Formats: sequence, structure tokens, C-alpha cells
Amino acid sequence: MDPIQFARRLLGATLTVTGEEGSVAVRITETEAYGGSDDPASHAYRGPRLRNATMFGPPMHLYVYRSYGVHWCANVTCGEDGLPAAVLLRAGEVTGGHGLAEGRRGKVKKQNLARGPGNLAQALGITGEDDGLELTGDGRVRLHLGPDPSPDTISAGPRVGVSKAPDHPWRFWLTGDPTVSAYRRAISR
DNA sequence: CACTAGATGCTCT
DNA sequence: GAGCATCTAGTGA
Repeated sequence: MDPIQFARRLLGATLTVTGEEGSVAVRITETEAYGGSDDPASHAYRGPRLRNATMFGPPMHLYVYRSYGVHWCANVTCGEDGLPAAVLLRAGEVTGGHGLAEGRRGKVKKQNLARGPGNLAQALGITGEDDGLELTGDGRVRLHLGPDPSPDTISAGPRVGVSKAPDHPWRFWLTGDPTVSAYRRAISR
């Protein structure tokens, strides 16, 4: 599927991760689309590498990479087998397993538990070991798509933290949601 | 509140 | 050796 369409489709979806300590569920409120050889900001732009192998695999799988040495970031692949495309999960609202999420994140406001890609992955307990997991089965990580969100609740803007292709408005979020990350405040105005 | 700067480790040049 | 799909603490208004 086209990553841009898929990024919008993922808004409002619920991602559940079950570990030994229990489950944490997150309602996704912010996403970013990444393509393949046509997207200079994508990890897949320069072709397949060890790190991005999952992006070239089948759709509806979890692609996890390490960012700035310390953080994990979670993506959902959406391209057919061999065609790289993925959607980065940038922020969400914790809807289940608050205690577990708080234990992992430390003392932060509830709305900030899964605010930002690194924090979202940490609250859910996602690490590099989860790279390549299937999302449609009943495994450790499950994605539950909700109804297609109506377009007038979605805002779009340039992607965050990306130096290339800044003119691509491929970041999407639910308008006005308090859990959306705001490092680069009000962009597309 | 708004903004800046540094930590941190892996990947590619 | 540079450049990151980042986060937090700290400063100044």
C-alpha cells in the first residue's frame, strides 16, 4: 500500500505489545510515511542493507531501528515483498497497561508516556529484538486497525528531524490531540 | 513558555 | 569521521 495512505489509515489504530510483565496498548495519534528509492530521507533509499532488511520484506511487519545510539523507533511496513515502504509511529496515547508503561518511562505526565518515537517504543517495550515481527497474527505485537479516520480530523506537515526532502508533507497527526509530539511546533499552518 | 546544547552509538563515506 | 527518522535538562524571558 502507498505509505502515505497507510500513514493516514494508521491514525487511531491500536497497537498492543505483550511481554512477560503484561500488555501495553497504544492508540496511535501521529505517524510519518517513508518510501523507497524515490524518498531520499528513507533508510531504504540507498538500497537494501542489513539494518533495513525488514523494510524490503512483506507488509504488516514491525521494523525497529536504533536512533542516536539510545532510542528504539518502531515502524510498520506496508510495501509488498521486495518493495520498501514503511510508516514510522511517532506518538500515541496509552490506553492500556498504564502502570507498566509508567514503570518503563519513569515519572512523566500521562499524556507524554508515548510522545515521540523513542518514548513510544520504550513505553511499549519494543526493542531491536522485535524487528521483523508479524503484526497480523496473535504474536507478541498486534496491530488493530480502527475505522478509517475522517480526513477533517487529520493534519499534515513536513517530517520531523529529517534534513532531506523537507518539502514532503508526509507527517500526519490527529488534529489537536494532546499526545502528539511538538518538538517542531506548529508547522504547516 | 521558548529555545539551545549535549549525550550517545551505530552506519555509511 | 560525519551524520543521523531523538530526548532531556538547562537557561533565559
